[in-house]
Amino acid sequence: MTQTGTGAAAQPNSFRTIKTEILRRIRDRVWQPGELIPGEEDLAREFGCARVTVNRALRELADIGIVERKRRVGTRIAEHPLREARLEIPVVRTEVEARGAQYRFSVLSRDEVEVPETLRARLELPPGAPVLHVRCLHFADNRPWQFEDRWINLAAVPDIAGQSFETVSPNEWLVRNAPFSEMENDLSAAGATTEEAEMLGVSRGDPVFVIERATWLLDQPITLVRMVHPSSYRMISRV
Amino acid sequence: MTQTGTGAAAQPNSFRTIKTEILRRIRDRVWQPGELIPGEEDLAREFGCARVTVNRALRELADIGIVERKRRVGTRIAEHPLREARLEIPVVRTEVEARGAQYRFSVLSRDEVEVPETLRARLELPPGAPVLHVRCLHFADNRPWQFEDRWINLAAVPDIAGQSFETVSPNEWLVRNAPFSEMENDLSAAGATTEEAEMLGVSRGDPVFVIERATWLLDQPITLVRMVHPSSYRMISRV
DNA sequence: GAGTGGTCTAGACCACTCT
DNA sequence: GAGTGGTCTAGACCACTCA
Repeated sequence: MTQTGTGAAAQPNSFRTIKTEILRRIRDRVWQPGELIPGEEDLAREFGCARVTVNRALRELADIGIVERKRRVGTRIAEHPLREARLEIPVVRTEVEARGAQYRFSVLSRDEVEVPETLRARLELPPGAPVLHVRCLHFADNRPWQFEDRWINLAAVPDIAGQSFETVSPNEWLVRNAPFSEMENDLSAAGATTEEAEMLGVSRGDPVFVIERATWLLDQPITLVRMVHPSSYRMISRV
Repeated sequence: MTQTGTGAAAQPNSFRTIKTEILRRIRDRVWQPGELIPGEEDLAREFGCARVTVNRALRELADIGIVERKRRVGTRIAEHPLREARLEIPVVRTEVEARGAQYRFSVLSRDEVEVPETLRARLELPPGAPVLHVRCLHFADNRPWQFEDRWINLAAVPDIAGQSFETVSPNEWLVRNAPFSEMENDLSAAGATTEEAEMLGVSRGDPVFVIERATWLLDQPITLVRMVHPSSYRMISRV
């Protein structure tokens, strides 16, 4: 009946309060992994709130893998909780500047070509589709930070054809002008190839951190990029 | 007035439909990055649905970084869209088996000790807190897959003290019995140390993929683990 | 068939922030 | 002060799944 009125802070009975309380019960072993917890209706009654509020709390906990929900069955504490981490994907420049270093980049090559077959298959592009191939080197305080080898689907991002990349890197231009909704990342450690070693100023075979990323907007491929970092690089995520 | 009745499928006017339509408008440049889009009220009128429904669609888009929302200002298409990737965190055994390989592991060492200072600071544990230190080697088809060096907060997970880890690895035991809500991951490439090289059957200095992970349940530290993989390892995420 | 989560509607108050 | 998003309530129908 009365208005609860939640804002940023967690008032009594907000979905945030309920989330925290559920986590508390899990931590204190009130509810064990695998256990079925009361239904939304019951919890709503217990917390004195609407069912939708409980629903949101439980949905968000399900989103991060803490609980599992099934219709007709109910909600149970996950036996294999939290299956995912979130990694931030910053613009290279921002990433460098955030570490207090000076950023600059240089474009090593730039070619408009028809899509090579391996790339075509990887991104599900039509045969002969025009793509832009760009290779860049990014620096932090004049030390090589990342070697970038990128392919861009010109059908999806026609405006990029007119870009000189003198002041704005392809990475940053894309991030600003070509939103995407789907992304695949493949992270690995590898030994530097001869070219990578030369670019990054390390020895051939030295460990490098490799990120290969493909992006789409709905089902339209945008770009595929391989980014290679020296082994001092750290990718950090907090969930 | 009428009931829309959405289920798994996206009926007209479900929050899913609205999400997709908004993505379509972004893809088709109806709305450009940086642009302010109509308010929830207007969109609700346009789509013929309740404001809450538009709110959920926009909230989920904001969650993945496609739009940015501010009170009093409105919702705009993000200029730096999608800042995060989600990485799945599987149980080692599952991960190995998913690749069609046979899994086994061996416990290299196991000690209950007082928390060392560096670890104490990292996890914000009280001085002298009891921790369990376990080192394991995980195999895929009898080839070394991962070298694991783990510290466990016994105050948070007392039951683990009685575990022999003969059949269930510490990793899997924790995943089954110790839910967590917060996690930090630090991914990097490194040269194998002498010990790591020996364990993984590679040469010293060879590239290895390193995951360092710390977990908490609410604010209680659970475990800190360093997992080292040979360079053939791939960490893949799809968003 | 019946119970549980999934989602929608309609209306409301609040919090933040810009002017 | 005013406008926009943030969230809550109350009630409802639907979809899925188990028995």
